[in-house]
Amino acid sequence: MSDLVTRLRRHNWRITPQRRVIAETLEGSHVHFTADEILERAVERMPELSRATVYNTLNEMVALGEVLELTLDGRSKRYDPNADHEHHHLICEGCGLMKDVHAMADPVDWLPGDERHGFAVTRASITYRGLCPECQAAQS
Amino acid sequence: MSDLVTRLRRHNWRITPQRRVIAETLEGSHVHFTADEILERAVERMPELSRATVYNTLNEMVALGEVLELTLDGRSKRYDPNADHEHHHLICEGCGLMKDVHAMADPVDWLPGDERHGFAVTRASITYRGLCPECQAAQS
DNA sequence: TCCTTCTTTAGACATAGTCTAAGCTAGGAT
DNA sequence: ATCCTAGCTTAGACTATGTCTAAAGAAGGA
Ligand SMILES: [Mn+2]
Ligand SMILES: [Mn+2]
Ligand SMILES: [Zn+2]
Ligand SMILES: [Zn+2]
Repeated sequence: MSDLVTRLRRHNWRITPQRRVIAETLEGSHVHFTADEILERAVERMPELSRATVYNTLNEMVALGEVLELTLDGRSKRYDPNADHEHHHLICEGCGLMKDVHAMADPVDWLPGDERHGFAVTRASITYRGLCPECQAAQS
Repeated sequence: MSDLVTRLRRHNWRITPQRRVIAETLEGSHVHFTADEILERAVERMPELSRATVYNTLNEMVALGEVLELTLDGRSKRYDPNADHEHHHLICEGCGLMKDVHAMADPVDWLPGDERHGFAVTRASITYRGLCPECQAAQS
């Protein structure tokens, strides 16, 4: 897996100290952080880092196509550094736990031509929902 | 199509004049309105209707399972009265146009057991993205 | 060094949604 | 019919998330 900073550099995008800290914070963990969670953690390494820079940087990384923006609930957006590996998400309706998953088929292939309304369909993402093991146990 | 008010009544849910106007506004159109779009239109029939009641009522209809809450972008939630017909959504990345679509298979079946992380997976929704005919024309 | 461009920053602003406290309504009990 | 209670509605304050602005701060080429 070519790391995020390397991928970003290919876009002739200046890797400032702030941008490096943000990218490394984003990639360092395997969860899907919100902007404020990234700020919270990045600030431990760079105390003067501002909220505006975190938002600006995340938006730029999304525009470059190197980070995915997930809007799975109506709360904060979440950022996913794993943009170079096609995958979907499985979310627990009890506690919000989120897992990356891989489906056996490309959902675009399962959309018949007469359901496309003339669109040029380029991609599809699946959101699976259910209960995680702990929330199942808590419920019964 | 058993209408939304009828479905709501089955839950022993009081159909007040406000709730009726909101439900009928939601169902009357085939687009997916935001809360404020519903307020805007419902107020034409009931000028004293408040924003809080629109939000309260939509949340209750979602909790009853009779309306779907869609969070497809990071902006406002959208509400879909068509909760009794399984379907997915196709969105134009140019203009935001949204269409209901029906896939040929249930995506839950495409998720292998070893990708379920012990979850009890209950449902899945697909978001298709692409360009609508008009945005394709505008681009070329 | 000087100049230009890009980046960062604090804080103001915008928007979407929730909460609160008070008043209102509907319907059952008397 | 009147009273009572539970639930509903309301305006507006409040919260959370994200964007914008204007000024100051790098960076790098001439
Ligand atoms: Mn992911
Ligand atoms: Mn729909
Ligand atoms: Zn859970
Ligand atoms: Zn379009």
